[in-house]
Amino acid sequence: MKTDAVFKRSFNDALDVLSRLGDGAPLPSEKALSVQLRVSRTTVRKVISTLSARGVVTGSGRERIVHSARGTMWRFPDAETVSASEQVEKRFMEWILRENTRPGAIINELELARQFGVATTGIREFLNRFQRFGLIEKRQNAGWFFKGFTESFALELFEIREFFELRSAIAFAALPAGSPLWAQIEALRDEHLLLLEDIERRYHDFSDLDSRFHRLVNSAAPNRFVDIFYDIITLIFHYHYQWNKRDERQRNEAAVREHIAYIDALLSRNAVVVALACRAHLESAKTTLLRSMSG
Amino acid sequence: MKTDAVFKRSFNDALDVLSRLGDGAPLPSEKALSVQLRVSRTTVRKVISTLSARGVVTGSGRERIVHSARGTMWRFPDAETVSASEQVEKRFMEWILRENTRPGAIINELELARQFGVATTGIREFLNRFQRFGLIEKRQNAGWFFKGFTESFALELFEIREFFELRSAIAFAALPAGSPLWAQIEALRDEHLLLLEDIERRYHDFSDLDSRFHRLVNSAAPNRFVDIFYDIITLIFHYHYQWNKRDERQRNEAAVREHIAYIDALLSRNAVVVALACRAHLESAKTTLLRSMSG
DNA sequence: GGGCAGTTTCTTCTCTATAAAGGACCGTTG
DNA sequence: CAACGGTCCTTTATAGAGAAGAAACTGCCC
Repeated sequence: MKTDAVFKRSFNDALDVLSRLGDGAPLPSEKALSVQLRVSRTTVRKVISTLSARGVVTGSGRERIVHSARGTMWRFPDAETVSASEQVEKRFMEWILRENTRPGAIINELELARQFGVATTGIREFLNRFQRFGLIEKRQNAGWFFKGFTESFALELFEIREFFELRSAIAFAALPAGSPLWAQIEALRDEHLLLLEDIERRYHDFSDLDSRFHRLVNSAAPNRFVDIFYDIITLIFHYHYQWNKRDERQRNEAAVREHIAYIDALLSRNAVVVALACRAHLESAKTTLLRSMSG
Repeated sequence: MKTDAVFKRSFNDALDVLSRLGDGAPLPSEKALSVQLRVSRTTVRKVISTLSARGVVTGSGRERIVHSARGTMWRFPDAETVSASEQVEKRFMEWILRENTRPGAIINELELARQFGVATTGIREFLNRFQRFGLIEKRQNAGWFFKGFTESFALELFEIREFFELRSAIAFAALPAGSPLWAQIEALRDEHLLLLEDIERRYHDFSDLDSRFHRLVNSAAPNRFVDIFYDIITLIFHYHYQWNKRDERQRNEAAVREHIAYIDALLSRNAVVVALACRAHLESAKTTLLRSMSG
């Protein structure tokens, strides 16, 4: 049976919306809420009827009143607000990146399903999607083969990454002066400066900024295969660094400075300068990843 | 329920093996057959017992005799020897490449399942795997979006292909004189010459040679992401040209000549010459693809 | 008559079930 | 004692079912 994670997440989100509206306010229309919560009206109606049952909303039809003071406290646990497939992704990444799963290990769908508490279908579906990241290989009628999150994986990843990033950066530098991307990259530069000022406290915010920066660079010359490749980078880095916090502040601070140098290079519109800054940044990202893997 | 396509394919293959052994020969051991047919002993045993039931094999245990003269004629129809997932792949490719499915079309799992005569699970599994080819996109809880086999798809594909192929070709040319790949590429050159001599009749054989050639070039500097990308090329070309036979002979003959020039360039070990030959080949491959798409 | 809630229909997500295929173990035989 | 076939258990591939969620339809009301 499908889980009701969408409903539970929407319910929690709705509580936030209502508390911002304040006590006694009229409830927005179902349509308005469905737009705001980004779910269908069907789900919104289910949320409203649950809210009504708990007394957080009273009235009926078009005459509904918010009582955010009452029982706004209780929420669904976060664990129940993520769909089964997202759970599988998280647990699987944990399994290969944290638990030092050996290269060459055979992956057993049934065993993983039991371990993760989901049906085998969920595991199969995930593995099929995950295949494209080059960490596992399918053996027809005989399970999956884990190739290993190894040094050679990282080296191959960075070889391609350098190709793609350099290509996009050169294309970016060659953008006409009127391109809206120039304003965006300047804005991103400011965000980097702001982050740097408060790096002691906000160093976790780098990961998001990093992903946005590289995707902006890529958007100078859109190519779906480059985007697909960046999904790998994003996923690997997201999970790997989530569990490898060593030197996180210094690491991120250095990367922010490299980004700024890289952005300045782009703004100079000089291809040679761009290539230098880009390579320098990727080289240090590679070194950082390799070091964190061996440790 | 799982289909028994593996069994049926193995049964047909076994008939070929037996007819080569000739009448009255002793049946090879189960282990030997399982290696030869590339299936498990379990399947081999099922094949043998079916052969026995039909009288093509007599005796029992280690004392079995082949009677290839008897009833060797009957085989399982080819359609029953392909697994459900392979059927889905074929039907789906047909659907998007031949039936001119529109860019922007919404893909409905249930409808495809009915149309293809398989369960929705099979469709979902295929779509999840197929996602990496950049032709479809998933909308959470709301089906799939077909981006279209369009000109921009082809252009993006070839942009990356040129990057990768050039990289591998340069690496190939830089291989040490002692590398076994030199002998392999010379052998492949001879195969090209042979094909060219008989091109009028054998022009269909090019597709396989093409794939082997490019994979050999890539093997000079192995990178799993390059390999993954080549899966896309192989799949797209395989199906697209299977249904676009126009000018096939001329097209393939030209490509064979380009390959030979490209191989000669590699053998010269001069990076500039290699880059020229490589680019020339890819440029004409791109032109050919684009022309066949618009027509 | 445009926006709204009530109703209905259709699709996706996820689980369970089961036959097919893989593979380990074991006693036998040449 | 190595290779073989018989037996049995495990795992994968596929069908099928049903709840959750999306979206279209309908009539009401200001």
